[in-house]
Amino acid sequence: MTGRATVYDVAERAGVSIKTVSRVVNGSEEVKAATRDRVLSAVRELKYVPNSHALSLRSGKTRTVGVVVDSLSDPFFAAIVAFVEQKLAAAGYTVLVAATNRNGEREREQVVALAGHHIAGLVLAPTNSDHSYLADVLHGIPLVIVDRTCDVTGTDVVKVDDFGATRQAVLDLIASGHRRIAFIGDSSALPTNHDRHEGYLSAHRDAGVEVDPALERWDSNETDEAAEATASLLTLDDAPTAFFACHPRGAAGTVQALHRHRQTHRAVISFGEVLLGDLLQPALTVIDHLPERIAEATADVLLRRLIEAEDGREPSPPAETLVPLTLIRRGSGELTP
Amino acid sequence: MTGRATVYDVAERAGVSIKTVSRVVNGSEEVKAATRDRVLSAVRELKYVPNSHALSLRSGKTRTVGVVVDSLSDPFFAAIVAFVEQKLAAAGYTVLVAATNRNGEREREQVVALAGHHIAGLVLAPTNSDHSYLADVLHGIPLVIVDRTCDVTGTDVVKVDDFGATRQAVLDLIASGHRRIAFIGDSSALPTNHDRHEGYLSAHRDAGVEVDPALERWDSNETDEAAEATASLLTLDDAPTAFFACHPRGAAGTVQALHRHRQTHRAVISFGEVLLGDLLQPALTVIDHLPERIAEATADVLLRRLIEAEDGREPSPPAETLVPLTLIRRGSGELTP
DNA sequence: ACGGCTGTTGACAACGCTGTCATCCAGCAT
DNA sequence: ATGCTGGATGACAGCGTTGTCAACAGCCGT
Repeated sequence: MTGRATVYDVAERAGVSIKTVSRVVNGSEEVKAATRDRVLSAVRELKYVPNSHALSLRSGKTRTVGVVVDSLSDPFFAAIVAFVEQKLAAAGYTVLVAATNRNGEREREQVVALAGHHIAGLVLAPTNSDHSYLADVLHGIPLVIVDRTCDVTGTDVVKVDDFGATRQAVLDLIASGHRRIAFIGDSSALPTNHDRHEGYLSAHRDAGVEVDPALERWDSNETDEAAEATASLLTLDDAPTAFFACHPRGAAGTVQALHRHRQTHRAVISFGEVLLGDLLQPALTVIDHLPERIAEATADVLLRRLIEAEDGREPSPPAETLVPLTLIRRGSGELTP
Repeated sequence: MTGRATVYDVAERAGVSIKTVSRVVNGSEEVKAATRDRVLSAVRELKYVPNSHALSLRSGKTRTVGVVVDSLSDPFFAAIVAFVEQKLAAAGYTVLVAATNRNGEREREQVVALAGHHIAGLVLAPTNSDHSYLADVLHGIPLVIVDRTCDVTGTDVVKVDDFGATRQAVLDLIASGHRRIAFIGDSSALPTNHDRHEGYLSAHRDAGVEVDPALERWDSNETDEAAEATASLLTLDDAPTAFFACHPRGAAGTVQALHRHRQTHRAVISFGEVLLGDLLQPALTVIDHLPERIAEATADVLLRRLIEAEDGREPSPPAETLVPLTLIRRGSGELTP
């Protein structure tokens, strides 16, 4: 039953050679109209679809790109994948997805697997591990690093200004009078988190406010962990009057804890939009992470590379695209101590 | 630069024939240890990775499955894809994703494209269109229909009890004393929405409450549309005292509108979890849509089929898996008129 | 009538891989 | 020494496609 039609079947049916079938299927002009019609009928009757593996094997090319991110469950990355898929599908590409779960070893496995598929390009949200394997595996396949920097050089990067956006948000909090600002961080050593933390420190430094390391929590990957961290911070003698959450899951946990402990007068700013955050009381102030914009820029960069490669053109020098972020002030970030 | 090593390169390097390389790579026992070592060194030195297209072409099989859903931006489907990817990657499969945007034509295009990739299996959240093309295109590839039923028979289906869960939720509202319950629906004619609406009607019928068609809104695909629909319902002389939202985006819109118009005393139940919904005031009562469970069941069913196919076994009869849902009562659904 | 063109078609190889079958050699029994 | 067995290895075809090159017919001009 699994017998799909091949060029041979079509050729036999139409009474021509396989080469003529190939010509018709590929829209070559040098076929007589009558012949073309016979072939096209045969194609339709047999529901012939070219075998992409044979195509890829022969040409060494694929219309497939890989997208490797932390997790599809993360709304940020889900949005990235959604938009990249949309743009690339429109250009005739199919998208292979893989999740790293932030595990460097797993990232390597997934990328190697994709490389075996001879993908035409790769979008990677890198883990914080050694990426020297990439050069060996990719053999010049266009690579776009998204959302983060890593130890890969000479490749396109699309990211946001983690440092600047965080710095601005924390400066806002300080301007509102806060002096004890908690940092709800992420246990991983990802550069994004590092940059956000640097922004947090820089804001303090520039404003002449001392940082209390006791207010920095690096164990809040998930919502419940952030809630616990927040709850424990609330028990301090001089508890923080404001919370900066490194990512939306953390913010959700912090908000949860503040609500549970009836401490919603304390300020909160989230890095990344939280669904329904505008309906909370107070409404949540967020740095809009703009996954659509990042994805759009990523898809654009990748498509440019793919077209360059297709045309056999010399690749233009790699570029770093920085998507600017804005603070959406909705209330929770403007509370005073 | 794009020259990846082939069996020939490895064979030459190791001073053996390509067949021996093949044997070593595939872990065949009948190779002398010394030869194997030489080949393995060559493999390592040349960073040889088998060409999956050649493999697929030769064997007619692939370790790739397709997942086609409405949109990756939808948290429900993102979660489905995330879990399916996780389970299938663990079994050595790679996942091709594609979004239909609820467009039947687009679904067909995407599925045909995936079929051209000779995927080993397909997970499909079908649009509300004609699916007769599937048989022609799939040629017996295992197909798992997820979340919805459609005009395909004789295939595995994994879905939830849309009718029963909705009926129960609406019965709850009626038990709380509500007689005017709005239905915030989805413009599409998807069977899920149909079933939910049937549940809504059935609850009314069984409780002897008359349905007012003026309270049914079918134009609320997105959050802002649901917010508008809700706002307009609030202007009615006898405005609904409760709202049943067919999907989380709708619920978010309804909640938004109720908050804006300071009408949060009106009851709301959402079909599908809303992030942070438990922090709203009142906290949102939801029917938990359980994407993880659905995805788990889907992956299990598909893997069973894939293993059956791999072993050349006779396929067992197709099964329908029904994931039971529960109502999470958190406040907004228990408000009285 | 002949060479040369053009327009249409086909034979064949090759892409990278593995299954089939053949080959070769050592070791052993006769 | 002879034949036989079995272990290790290799030659080759073919999966479905398209690029290369060749073939062939019909038509033109001379």
